[in-house]
Amino acid sequence: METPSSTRDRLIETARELFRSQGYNATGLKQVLAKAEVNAGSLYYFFKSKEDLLLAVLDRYVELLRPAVLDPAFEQTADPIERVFAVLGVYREYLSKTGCTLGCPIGNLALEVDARLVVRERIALNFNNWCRGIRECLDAAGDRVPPDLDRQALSEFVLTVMEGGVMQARAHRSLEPFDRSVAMLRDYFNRLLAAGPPERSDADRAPPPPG
Amino acid sequence: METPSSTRDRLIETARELFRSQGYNATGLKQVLAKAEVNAGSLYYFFKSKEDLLLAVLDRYVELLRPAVLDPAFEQTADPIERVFAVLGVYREYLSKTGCTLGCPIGNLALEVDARLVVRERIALNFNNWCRGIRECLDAAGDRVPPDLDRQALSEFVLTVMEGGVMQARAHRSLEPFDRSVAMLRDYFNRLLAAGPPERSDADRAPPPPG
DNA sequence: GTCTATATATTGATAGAC
DNA sequence: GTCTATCAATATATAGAC
Repeated sequence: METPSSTRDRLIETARELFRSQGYNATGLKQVLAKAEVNAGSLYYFFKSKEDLLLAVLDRYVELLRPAVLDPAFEQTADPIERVFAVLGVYREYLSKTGCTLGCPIGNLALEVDARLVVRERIALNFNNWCRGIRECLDAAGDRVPPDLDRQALSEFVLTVMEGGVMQARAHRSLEPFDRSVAMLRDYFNRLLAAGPPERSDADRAPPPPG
Repeated sequence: METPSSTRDRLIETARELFRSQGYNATGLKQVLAKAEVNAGSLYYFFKSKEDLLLAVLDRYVELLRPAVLDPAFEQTADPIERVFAVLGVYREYLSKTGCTLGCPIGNLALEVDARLVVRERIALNFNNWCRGIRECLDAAGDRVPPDLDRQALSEFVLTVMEGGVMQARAHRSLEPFDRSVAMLRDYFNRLLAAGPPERSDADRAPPPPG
């Protein structure tokens, strides 16, 4: 067990940023090394290959899901259903802040580095954890969600809409396709869920959801 | 205006296949040349750069939309709404035939070669034409589609579900995430559309969601 | 239009001193 | 753990004969 190395972290963070903005294959290790101010020898001390570095980046995304995606979304509202759409709002922010150039980094990698088994498993893990976060919201919504509704399928559907919406937003360099798709999902939720208001407990005293 | 060159076509088709299965950046021109049995000099006689070849590939996809996607789907059924799902069935076939390794080639490129303006425009054109094909179905459905419903948004939503479903199917190497997302979309359509006579077809392979 | 040969840069990765 | 030097392979692209 090595003591945490700031050099290793710098490599992962730099690679994460470059893979996200340029893609995996379009990013050379030379560029990673220059930006991280690390020598080639050090990189291969920590990672046995470029793919190994990618695996570390994907592990980092697993770690970041809660603090960087779910927590910021969940603190916006206590209503479980609104939380689902707050998660989608996080990705809207990504798009908005970057002029619709950056979307979901996992989605990029999912379509680009399809080949190797280990990598794909790590991508699937990221998707699974993301869906689990959504499913927790659906479970927390209690009887507002029809008991016979497939929560797993619905949480995957939320991911589907996010990824598909992000893709079109980037292709058109416009938030509108994303917003329209999310609005459709919202409409579906409205038709799907019991119209009753959420049960409010004393611990559940958050500002009401917008809209 | 040059007379149609089989060499040029061979380059485009070979690049199309390799870009689709390996990605744009992961495919070297050397590999394209070897597979197409063409010399480098010939490639640069027809195309001024690798990106120029990509543009030709994207133009080819524009040409292929009707004959390779819409027509085969539309000939499966005359019902306009069933045709929408038949289009999704075409992509399910792509996934199924390739063990969930190949999905939508435009989606791959949309997330990978995000950079250059001309390329992005060509990708957006492919998406627009695809959505137009869906919108024609919605229009053909007449008063089964509520008149105040945004058909543009709904056609984009169908693309969203296709791309998001394909992405998860490839990540998990399983048709199930795709099927579940399409089933959700079907359920949404059922709730959305006037309860007309949508004859069920064999195109529906996945079990319908509860509700 | 096709061919060979080549230019230049960068790729991922390694060796071995410190 | 870090450094420099370097490997062999490949990248995209070009020149010029045929």
